[in-house]
Amino acid sequence: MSHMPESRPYHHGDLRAALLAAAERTLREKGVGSLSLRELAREVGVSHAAPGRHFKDKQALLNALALAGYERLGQALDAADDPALPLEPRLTALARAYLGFAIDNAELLELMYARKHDPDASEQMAAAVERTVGNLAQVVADAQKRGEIIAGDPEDLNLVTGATLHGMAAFIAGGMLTPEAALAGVETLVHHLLHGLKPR
Amino acid sequence: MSHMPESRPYHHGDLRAALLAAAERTLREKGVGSLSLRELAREVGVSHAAPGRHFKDKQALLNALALAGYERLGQALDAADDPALPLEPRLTALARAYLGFAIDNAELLELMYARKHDPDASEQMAAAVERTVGNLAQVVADAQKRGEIIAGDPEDLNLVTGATLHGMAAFIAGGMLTPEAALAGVETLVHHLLHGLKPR
DNA sequence: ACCTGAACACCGTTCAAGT
DNA sequence: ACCTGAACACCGTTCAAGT
Repeated sequence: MSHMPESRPYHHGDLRAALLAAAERTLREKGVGSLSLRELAREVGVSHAAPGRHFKDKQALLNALALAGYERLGQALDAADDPALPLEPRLTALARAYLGFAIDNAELLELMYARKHDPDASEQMAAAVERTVGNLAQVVADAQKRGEIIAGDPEDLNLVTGATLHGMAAFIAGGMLTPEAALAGVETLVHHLLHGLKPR
Repeated sequence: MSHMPESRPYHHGDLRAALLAAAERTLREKGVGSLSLRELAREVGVSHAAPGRHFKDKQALLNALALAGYERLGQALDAADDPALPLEPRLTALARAYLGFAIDNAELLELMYARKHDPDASEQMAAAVERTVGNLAQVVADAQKRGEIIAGDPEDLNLVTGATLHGMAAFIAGGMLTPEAALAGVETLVHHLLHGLKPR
C-alpha cells in the first residue's frame, strides 16, 4: 500500500475546482485569515506554484469563491420566492432564506460583501450582485403593481428593504445576533418594515 | 541639516500612539490589506520588533484601532442627537451622522464590524458597541414614551432601525452606494422606516 | 522599561525548467 | 498545457542582548 487505492480526483484535469473546494472548506472552518495559497496547494497535493496557473492572484481565488457564493445565494432566493404569495409572507420567506444563507455561510458572505475593485472580475461580480438584488426588486415591483406597497421611487423602496436585510445578515455574520434570535425575529422584522414604526 | 529640527514626537514615550496614528493613516489611504506591523515600524522609525512591546499581536493593534473608531462614532452620534426634536427629524439627524461617519471612515468601519473573538478585548469592544447602539435605543425608548412609535418589544424595534442603518453603512463602505446617493436618500429612508411600505 | 538584531517559520509571486 | 523547484521579497512573532 504505497499509494492511494485509486482515482485521485485531483492533480489532473480538476485542480481549479479542487482548489476552490478546499478553499471553501478552509473558509468555513478557519476563516479568511487562515486562507493561504500554499496551504491550499499542500492540501490538494500539488506544488505551491501550481495554483498560479489557475488563479493569477490570491484575490482571483477569492473572487471566484465570492462569485460561486452569489450563485448559490441566487439559487436559494429563487427557490424561496413564491410570486403567488401575498406580499408579507412572500417577503418573509425571502428574508428567511437570505438570513439562512447568512447563518450557514457567514465567512463566505463577508467575502462576498468585501469589494475589491478588480477591474476584470468586477463585471461578473456586478452582474451577480444585480441578480441577487433583482430578486428583491421583483417582489417590490410586483407589490407596487398590486397596490400592496406605496407608489414611491422603486429605487428607494429597494434600498430600505435591501439595507435592512443586509444589516441583519451582517449582524449574524458578525456574531452580534445569534441564528436563533435572527430567525425568530424575521416575521416581526418584515412586519415592521411593511407597517412602519409609527402608530397607525 | 543632518537631522530634523527638533522634538521628534515619537521614539520616546509615545510609540504606541504613533503606531496607532500611522496605522489609521495607512488604513484610510491603502486599506487593511496593506497594513503591516513591519511597515508601520519603518514609518515611525523604529525596529520591526518594537511594536511587539505595545501590542502583543497584530490583532491587538487592529482592536485598538476599532476601539478608537467606536469612540469617535459615539461622539459623532452624541453630537448629532437632539432629544428635543420630534422623532422623525431626530432619527434623520442621527442617521445622517452615522452615514457621514461611514463615508469618512469606510475602511475603519469595516474593521469595527469585523468581529474577532479576542476574549480579552471583547469586553471593551462589547461596551463600545453597546454605547453606540444605546444611542439609537434611547431615541426609540423616548419615542415610545411619547407615543410616537408603536408599543412593541423595544429590542425588535432597535433591531429594525439598527439593521437598516448598518446595512446602509455597509453599502457605502462596500462601494455599492455613492456617498451622494446615500446622503440624499436619508430622509426618505427614515420616512419609509417610520411609515412603512404599505399604503396607509 | 524600552528597544534592537538575529532567527524562525511562514507568506505570495515569478520564472526557468521539466514532462 | 500543466506542473515543479528554486529564488525573491516580503510577512508576524519570539527572544536574547543591549541601553
